Amino acid sequence: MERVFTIMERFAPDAMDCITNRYKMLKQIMHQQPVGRRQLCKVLGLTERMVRAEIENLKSTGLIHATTAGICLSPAGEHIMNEVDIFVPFLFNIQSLAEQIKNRFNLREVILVPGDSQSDEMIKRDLGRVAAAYMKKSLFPGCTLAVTGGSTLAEVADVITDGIGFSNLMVVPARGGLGEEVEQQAGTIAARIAKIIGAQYRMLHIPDKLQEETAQALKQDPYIKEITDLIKSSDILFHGIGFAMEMANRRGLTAAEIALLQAKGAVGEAFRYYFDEQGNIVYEVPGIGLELHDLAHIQTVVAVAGGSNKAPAIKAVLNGGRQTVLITDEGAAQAIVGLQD
Amino acid sequence: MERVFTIMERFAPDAMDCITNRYKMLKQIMHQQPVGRRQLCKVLGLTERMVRAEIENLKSTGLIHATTAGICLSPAGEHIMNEVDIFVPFLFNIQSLAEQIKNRFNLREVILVPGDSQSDEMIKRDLGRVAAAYMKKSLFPGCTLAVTGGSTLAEVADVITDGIGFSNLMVVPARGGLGEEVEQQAGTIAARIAKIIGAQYRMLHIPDKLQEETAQALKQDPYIKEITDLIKSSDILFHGIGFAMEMANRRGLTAAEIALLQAKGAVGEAFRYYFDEQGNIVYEVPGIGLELHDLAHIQTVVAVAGGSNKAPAIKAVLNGGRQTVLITDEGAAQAIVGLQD
DNA sequence: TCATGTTGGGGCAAAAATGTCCCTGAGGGC
DNA sequence: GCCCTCAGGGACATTTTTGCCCCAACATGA
Repeated sequence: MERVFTIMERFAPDAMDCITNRYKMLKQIMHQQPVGRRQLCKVLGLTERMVRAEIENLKSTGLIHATTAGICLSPAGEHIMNEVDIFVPFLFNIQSLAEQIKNRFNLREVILVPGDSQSDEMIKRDLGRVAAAYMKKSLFPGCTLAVTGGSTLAEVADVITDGIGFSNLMVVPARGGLGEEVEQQAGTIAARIAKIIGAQYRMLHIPDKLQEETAQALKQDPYIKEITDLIKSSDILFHGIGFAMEMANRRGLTAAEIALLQAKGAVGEAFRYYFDEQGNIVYEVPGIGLELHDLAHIQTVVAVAGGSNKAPAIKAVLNGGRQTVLITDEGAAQAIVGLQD
Repeated sequence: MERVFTIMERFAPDAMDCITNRYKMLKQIMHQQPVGRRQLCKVLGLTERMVRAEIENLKSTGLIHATTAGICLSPAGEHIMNEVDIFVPFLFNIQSLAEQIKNRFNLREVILVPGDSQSDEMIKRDLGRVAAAYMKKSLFPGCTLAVTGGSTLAEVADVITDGIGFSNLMVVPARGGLGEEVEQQAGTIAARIAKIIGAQYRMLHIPDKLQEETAQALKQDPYIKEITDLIKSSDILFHGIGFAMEMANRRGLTAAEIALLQAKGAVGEAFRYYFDEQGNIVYEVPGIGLELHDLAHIQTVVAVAGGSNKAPAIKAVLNGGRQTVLITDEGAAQAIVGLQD
């Protein structure tokens, strides 16, 4: 039963939106009838015309009934609401999950893909698709988009399609990002996305892990400075989230560094910063590119990560409070709210 | 499970249409991939643009994949079709029912309301609403609409709403139709409908059951002739269907007549004609108004009747083959196909 | 009784969708 | 090699939907 809605959500999300909208509206009417159109707009966060269109629709099917005092449920409407209420919990657990997470971490938006990428590879694809769609929606003429590396962002690059409509875009890697498979390096991903959406791009072929002095020296180089300035002035950042230890190993941190991370309780990693459970930054990999204080100037910081197993890492990074948007899957979301604080 | 779709169909028919359309399309693609857009139009009976919009939609969600050879299902599309196929029989049994009945009785259109008006009073209301919507859709400027009496048509008059957009319409009773509650007389219903949709109307205050000689005499009257001519030139007829014996009793037929009906195996009644199981007319109540041979000139003859108990009567009348459209409920439809020939 | 706030509905320009063409190019039969 | 058919995608007029503001009517409370 629950499964039906999960499948439906993937099969025809628009139809499900239509159903949930209608339900919300009828429920609202049921609760505060007789109620006016504008009231409903405010409560439901829809435009007046949308509400109006829906009202006309419902009126023609006889579920509601408009009087001069406002809109009321007709007997048929009440009857059907009783029936729909039977399976509505299944319909809404996803949406309410998103709401919970949004409020808890003070995010501008939370997008949930039904399913769990841990157990179903298809969901990972879905996540990428949804993130790609959101990415395209976020772009605006003249903007600069920064991306990190990682398998999730690589997935986004795999599934993104062209068709933006304007072309003065720039895609950059958030940081250097060598040191892993070339397919998953930030620069490679930036380039792939840029090519598909018809944007310019810059790469930064610098190892991400540097000695502090080397980094300082490189930062003086005019060419590198130009690119880092560009990166630091990004308007949008899309980043993945990883487990601290896993990333530390993959990036070849020294035993001393890893010991430090463990001592400080690092759980999550994002854009080369390591976060403990409370969201404190316990370690930063020296390098060139986006730095933490730059994030404050970026309008849209989107974290993309899924899978119920990744929940602790996602939660740790979210606790850091640098994101405005989270795109994840139902499994991860459920696990995140399930973790005690 | 099945119940969910039945409820959904009543709650958000548009969303369900969207889902079924999408399913049909994906199924078609699956079967004859790679397939072209225009092919799909022909097979699915949709306009090119609709198919195209849907294709763009599916492409953006990554369920299909367009090549120069045509459209193919993507792996994700195949995957989801396998999942959807699990519950699709539930989704389509209504539609396939409608299809069956349409073909069997050679009708132009069959509209099914989910549910059974016998067991749920609400469905009767739904049936009326759907019939009312169809009625409004069928009207055209300058047309004449004929209606019969009966509780079903009374229901239609109850739920019809205004908003036709043109006003040179005429509504007439198909036949006289005194002899039952005034609320359910054809003339009353014609008048009510006319008033709501802003049409003109004529009534025919003549007992429906007449001696043959009296009827002949009345037919000569100029005023009555004018009205009957109008009735006979109707463009659209909406009629109910009743059980032969029940109607015979209600209309006060004589014991001899009733005996005749029984002897001839009358089952169904519509517009004062009595039909046996095979659809043969076994009796005609003499009267004034629409006669059988007039039906041939009427473009749209719509039978409206619901409830699984009424199935034998509906089937009998449909076997007569005078209808172009049937509006009924799922219960009746199921019972009709269940009856052996 | 009257002022005030809210209702549904009307109207209208802007935006989106739809219906209908056409075009180029790939592939298949001859 | 050539033609012919069918593919997807582009273009554009037309219709429908949307966003937004206004209005008379009704309800409500003073």
